[in-house]
Amino acid sequence: MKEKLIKNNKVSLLQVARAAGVSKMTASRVLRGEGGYSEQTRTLVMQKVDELGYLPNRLATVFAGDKTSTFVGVSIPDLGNEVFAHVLEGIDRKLGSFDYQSVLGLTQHTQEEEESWIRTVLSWQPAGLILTGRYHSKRATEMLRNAGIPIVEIWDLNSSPLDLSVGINHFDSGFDMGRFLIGCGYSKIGYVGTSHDTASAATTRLDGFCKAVEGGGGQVAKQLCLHDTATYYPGYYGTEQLLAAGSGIECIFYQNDAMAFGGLQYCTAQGMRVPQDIGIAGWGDLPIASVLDQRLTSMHVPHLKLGQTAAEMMIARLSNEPVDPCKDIGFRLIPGSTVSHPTNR
Amino acid sequence: MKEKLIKNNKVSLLQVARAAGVSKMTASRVLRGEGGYSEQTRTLVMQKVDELGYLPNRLATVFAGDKTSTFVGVSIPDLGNEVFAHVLEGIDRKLGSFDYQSVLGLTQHTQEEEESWIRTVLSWQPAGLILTGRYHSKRATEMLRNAGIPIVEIWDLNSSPLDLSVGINHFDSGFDMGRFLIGCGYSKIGYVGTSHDTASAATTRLDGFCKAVEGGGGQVAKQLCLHDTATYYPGYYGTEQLLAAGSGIECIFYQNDAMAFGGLQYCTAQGMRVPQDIGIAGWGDLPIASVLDQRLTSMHVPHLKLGQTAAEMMIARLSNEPVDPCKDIGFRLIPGSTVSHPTNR
DNA sequence: TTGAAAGCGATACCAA
DNA sequence: TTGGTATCGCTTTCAA
Repeated sequence: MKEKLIKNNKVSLLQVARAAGVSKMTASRVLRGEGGYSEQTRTLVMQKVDELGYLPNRLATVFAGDKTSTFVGVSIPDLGNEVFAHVLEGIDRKLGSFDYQSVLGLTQHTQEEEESWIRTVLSWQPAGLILTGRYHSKRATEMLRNAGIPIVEIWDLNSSPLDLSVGINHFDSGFDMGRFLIGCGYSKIGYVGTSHDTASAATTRLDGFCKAVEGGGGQVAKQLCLHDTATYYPGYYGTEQLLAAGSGIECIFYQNDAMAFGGLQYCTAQGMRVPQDIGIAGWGDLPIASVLDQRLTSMHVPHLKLGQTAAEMMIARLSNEPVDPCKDIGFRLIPGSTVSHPTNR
Repeated sequence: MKEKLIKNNKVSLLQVARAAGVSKMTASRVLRGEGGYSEQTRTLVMQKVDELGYLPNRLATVFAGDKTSTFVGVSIPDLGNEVFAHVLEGIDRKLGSFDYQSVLGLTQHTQEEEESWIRTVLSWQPAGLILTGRYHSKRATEMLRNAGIPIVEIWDLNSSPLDLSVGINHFDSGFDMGRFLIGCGYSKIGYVGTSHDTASAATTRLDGFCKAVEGGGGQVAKQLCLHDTATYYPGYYGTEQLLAAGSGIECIFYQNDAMAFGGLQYCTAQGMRVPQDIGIAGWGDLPIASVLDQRLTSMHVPHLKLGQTAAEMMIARLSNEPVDPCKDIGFRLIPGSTVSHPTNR
């Protein structure tokens, strides 16, 4: 065995082996606990590992074994929108419990950001990728197809996913809300949300919503805050804009509960009563809804569970277990008291 | 040059080189743009890269060059607490703009989780680590010292950091709030927060708060929700508990604005007027404060900027630029209208 | 301007 | 139960 100097002062397997007076291979076997060594050897090697503070270089492991890493790339549009923060939390908790790590990519709702992030993250030989959304650039799609690793597209359920998909049908959830509001007797309905360069689930939701409302004889007046984060203040401000422009809006549907709360605050600050003077409907059933004095009309979506499920599907595939490629995580309309129900009218 | 088969069907540098009729080295040089090749060669190689859809294996690069990767490990306690979601967003945006990637670790407020995450992430040869909090287990501290990579401890400003530190002095911020509330004439003051196994910045803040209140002749009644996430409902529920147990609490200080809003909702639901019947003070100046009809008394902390600064310090160190090891990002008390000011009494 | 060889730290495979 | 050798994909180094 030739003597070698370690460039960086890190302790390598070779050092451990020499210190223990065994070969690299023996030390390697002990560390992997794959058996094929005496108890005495094991004790000796482990002792040296401790003494020298040896930390394995997993890069070399991946490299040698031609395996993948324990990285899972996770792309998320932004974290200011609480919805996605919860999804990410669900993903990372579950991945972490199986000793995988999330490599984060905040794509800021653009396909260019996503594409460049995908290129970089793929070069690190990740075990798999979890991507928010179903729309990717052409080059991104190409890279994804060639990557040969599991890919879970989340959020917007995709019946013909690249590989796996979990989420909900946003069109339907929008449609259901639209039909519900029409059923409540509203016809001049507003929508307040945000808007970005890229087609998004929120857009799909709005499409479904419009279809139901218009199909039910109503009209939708849209107010989209460009490039804003879907949170409290844009909801407040968007409502102000919408009502200033609009004529006789009776009810407003928001991109999420945070925006809806912003809108609710604007309306009550203007002296409007909810739901008598105006109806308010949110989406997502976010934690803030639990402390409001009225039950906010909303759409329950299990964000944390969605993230967990995505991670579970990824892990199942990595373990070569059978996985259903499409999982609809479902949603549930919460009637709430911030819109007038027919029975109250 | 011996013929080799690529195990996985990935295209390697060798394939590109062969296709272009040059050696691996020439192809490598072209790809790194380090010069030392003809324009003709460059064009040819790049063309083959495109044709074959070659993606470099950066693991091999790091490995060969004995460099570090472009990974930065980022540990965060949890993402349900909006405060940390914003910090993470600040970090990842900035890191991303310098082509570094965050490898996330949600430590759930425990040192054991942190330690095991540190061990794993170090084995992937990260460029550096950004850790939330200043308290680490003994073994973690040892590993961090030996890692020989930049480490930024954030959130809780550390005057003798392992390497670099950015954050605020939580003790002082608590102290200032305590003094302020005493100055408002309150003496029986409540605190509602969450509590975890590990010493945390919130605990330090509470210590500072108690010191100021008690030093000013007041008393603090604490209500800590164990293992809960610092968000709306625990604020609501904690307030209920506190007021049920307590005797004549005049004002409540919360761990953050989300909890404070939960408390505010509980109080008004009980028919209490704020601030006439009870004072409410939050912390963090979170986005929700922007849509409330009263200005919430709070403590402004630039979360996003804190994250960005942490990333900037990391990048500066990685670029061998001089860095001030401790950066106090500061805070600012927002008097608000949810507590009674002396002038109003 | 180009190429051949050695080696990074681990594991697979075969031999002892 | 143990050890030697080739190898992963790339860069460093030296030679042409």
